Amino acid sequence: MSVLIASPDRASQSSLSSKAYLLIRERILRGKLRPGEVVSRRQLAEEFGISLLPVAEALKQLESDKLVESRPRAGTRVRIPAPEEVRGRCIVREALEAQSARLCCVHATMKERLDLQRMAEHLDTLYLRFQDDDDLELQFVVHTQHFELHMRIAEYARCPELKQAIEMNNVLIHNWFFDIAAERRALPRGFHNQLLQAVAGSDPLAADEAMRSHVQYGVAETLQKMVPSAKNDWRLRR
Amino acid sequence: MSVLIASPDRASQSSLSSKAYLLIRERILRGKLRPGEVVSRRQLAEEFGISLLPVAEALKQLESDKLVESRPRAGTRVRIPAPEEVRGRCIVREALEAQSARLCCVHATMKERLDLQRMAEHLDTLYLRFQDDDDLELQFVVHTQHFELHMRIAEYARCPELKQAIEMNNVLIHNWFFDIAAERRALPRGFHNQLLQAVAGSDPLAADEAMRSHVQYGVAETLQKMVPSAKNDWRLRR
DNA sequence: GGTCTCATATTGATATGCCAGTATACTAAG
DNA sequence: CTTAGTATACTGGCATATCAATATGAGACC
Repeated sequence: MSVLIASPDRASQSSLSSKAYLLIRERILRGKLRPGEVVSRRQLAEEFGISLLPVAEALKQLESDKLVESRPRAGTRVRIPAPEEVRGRCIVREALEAQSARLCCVHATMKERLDLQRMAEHLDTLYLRFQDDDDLELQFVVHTQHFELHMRIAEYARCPELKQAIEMNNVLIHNWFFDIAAERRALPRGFHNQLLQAVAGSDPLAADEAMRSHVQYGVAETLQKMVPSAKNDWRLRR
Repeated sequence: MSVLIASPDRASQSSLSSKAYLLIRERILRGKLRPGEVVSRRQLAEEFGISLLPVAEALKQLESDKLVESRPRAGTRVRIPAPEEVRGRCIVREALEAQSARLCCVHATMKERLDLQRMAEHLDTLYLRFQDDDDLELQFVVHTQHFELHMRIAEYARCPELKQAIEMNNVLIHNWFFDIAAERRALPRGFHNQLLQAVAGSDPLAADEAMRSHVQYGVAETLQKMVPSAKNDWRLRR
């Protein structure tokens, strides 16, 4: 899998700026570019073998995606999300994924429901396995699988706009999630299995509530672990 | 009010591309640029007295906002949303605004609740007044007031990210809303008043449900009025 | 009259060069 | 050793020029 997360609709474009956008985006999402790290247009342009302009446009897009931040004539760097912003993103995520669960509960076929339940069971066994392991690569795999389960639910909700909104929102908490996943406490047994019992059921309201609990789980304590770094005032300075 | 809807965070920027972005965006939202109308980078650049590059960057942003669409070496035009896409946007809107209603129900102060109820009553009287009137300017005022009521609820929900998501999503159905508002049937008496009775109440779940009904009201029939134009295949052609 | 061909004007995409402002390393004074 | 001042390298923003692909119209042909 070369591209971690498919971009909204830019994959079909073949312009240089689109390619640069995808390349830089994947570097950030893969953690190859850490939050707070500065990115240079000229360095990237030379590295990709293209001009400055496509790189500049790509960075502008990433800035509107809230993945990087730049100040005029000062530089561009990977954005460090503030704790209160992550809290806000989780609230938005709760709203979108609860709706996704409702619609999936209504529109998914029987085969798709079985598919989801199978994925959930697989995920739960994965969580059990790496409970006392600190293999970073396995962490990444589990995290990706978790992401894919949620996106599959959104897929079966039969609403492309909702799916895209969920995807864009979740990308913004991806870095943070990846960072603190290692010190996350063990999940309850059958955590995702329980969720999908509701989502694959017949009651949309129950699916809504189950997804809300699932998304909210562990948000509060992990937010406390996010100490606001002093470097965050970079964008505030004149 | 010069700017119809405040842009996410681009208002603070003072670059030429940001100014062009805001200018073009307002023209679209005000209806000065109709859906389907072609926009020329060179014409806009000459009109604003700037170079092509800032205009091109602004149009790229608007394209990622889904407000315009462009094909390489063919042109750029104001996007015509497909009916199924509007349906999807309404689903996303339902999810976000239901969450907004929940949080407003929990976090709003007593003064803010009274403020919202006053706005709702004012809006209901406005709807009554123009029931048998076809003044376009009044239509626009009512539409703007309606928009502001929803944004005020989001404001009192105490979650900037949620408010911003609602704003961005609602912009995408703005044009469509403005177009068919004229032929919309009369609303039930005290339509918004009822909504705010729930939102200003003490039960978040009731507020959630009330907002869902409010958003869904009249969507189905208005979607039927949207005949898919043959011009919509513009972006599909090779 | 209808259809096809082709030349031309126009479009978006990109490259290049320059500018004003900022960060930073270096220097010198305390 | 610390700190204030300064020079230089580097940054992002913008203007101009050019390119390849497309739309569009006139004209030729059936």
